[in-house]
Amino acid sequence: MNEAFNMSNLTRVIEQYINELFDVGSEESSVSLRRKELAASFGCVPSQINYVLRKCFTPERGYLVESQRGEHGYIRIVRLSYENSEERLKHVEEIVGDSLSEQSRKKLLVGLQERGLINARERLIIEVALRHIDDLGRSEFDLSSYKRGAIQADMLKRVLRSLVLA
Amino acid sequence: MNEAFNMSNLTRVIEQYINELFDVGSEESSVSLRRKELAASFGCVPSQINYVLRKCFTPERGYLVESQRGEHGYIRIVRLSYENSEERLKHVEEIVGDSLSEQSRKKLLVGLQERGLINARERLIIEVALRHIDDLGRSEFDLSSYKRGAIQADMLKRVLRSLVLA
DNA sequence: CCATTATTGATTAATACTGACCTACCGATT
DNA sequence: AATCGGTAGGTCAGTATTAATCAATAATGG
Repeated sequence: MNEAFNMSNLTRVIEQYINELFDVGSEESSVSLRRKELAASFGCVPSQINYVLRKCFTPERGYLVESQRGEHGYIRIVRLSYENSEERLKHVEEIVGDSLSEQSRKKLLVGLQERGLINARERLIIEVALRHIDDLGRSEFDLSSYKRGAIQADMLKRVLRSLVLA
Repeated sequence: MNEAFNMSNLTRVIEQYINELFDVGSEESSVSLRRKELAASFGCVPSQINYVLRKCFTPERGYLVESQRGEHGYIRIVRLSYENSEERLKHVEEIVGDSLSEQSRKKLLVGLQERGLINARERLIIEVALRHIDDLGRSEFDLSSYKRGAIQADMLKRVLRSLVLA
């Protein structure tokens, strides 16, 4: 596919434009926009910007979005991680697998911490979240052990993908 | 960092001015002001000060406001500190409440970060985890919006408790 | 041809102020 | 002591400005 000629996709154009606003090289950076102005400069309606944000700048991709309405309103996008390389991502997915047992969960998190991918506090957060899902799945929805593990695996993958894995 | 373009916001300017009045070092401190004088020095109407107080110096953010009318009137802003982490935890759990909407979730996490209880990365992890629970509850278990919010509130409280006590 | 994705426009909601009017407190005068 | 005027802060509703949401439609890709 030749990307260059396919410029009729507004969403991608806007996404790319925003991406270019970020500092290259800096770990954590943010950009601020005015929705109305941005929309005007692309000749589209303002809600198009929301669509782009919802689709492209999600926490799952390592972005946080804050906004303010009214006078001096703005939209701020914080980038916490770069897009991860496919290989790296695949690696993580392989490691996590389809379903986490209580044992493998612990081992995995310890391993992630040892490799410096997460720190102790982050591991704590993740562990508490996973355990909460597990508890809930058992006590409230009567899910099988495998199913609960699968849900946890999904969540863990989603969290890890959102973090910097490099 | 693209912080640049929006600093003509009166509310923020006043907020920042007041913040600078607090002692940097001391745990619990307070400042006193005259509404009229402050308003005059910023060239706005006095009720603007009330607006700033109502919006920025809330109990949610860890402040109490006292005042006195009449001659020798004043406004005093107290910045709360907590004896122990249990107290702080209780305060935060009250704020989280029983059920989170998408909006309140966002606001809450921003607030927690502002108050230094979590950092941006931790916020990202938590947001992804909460979103995952929300998605799952909707697409797989067909839960009501309130129920999904309640589950998220529970999880958030659990995570926060683990952080505070860590 | 169908399902998903993209785009639009109308409606709703939040925010930042302003200004008019209200309430509380003080202290002096009666 | 009761009253009254002056000096603060409080409240509320209105206005302007911005972003968010949502439902409908169009376009795209498989």
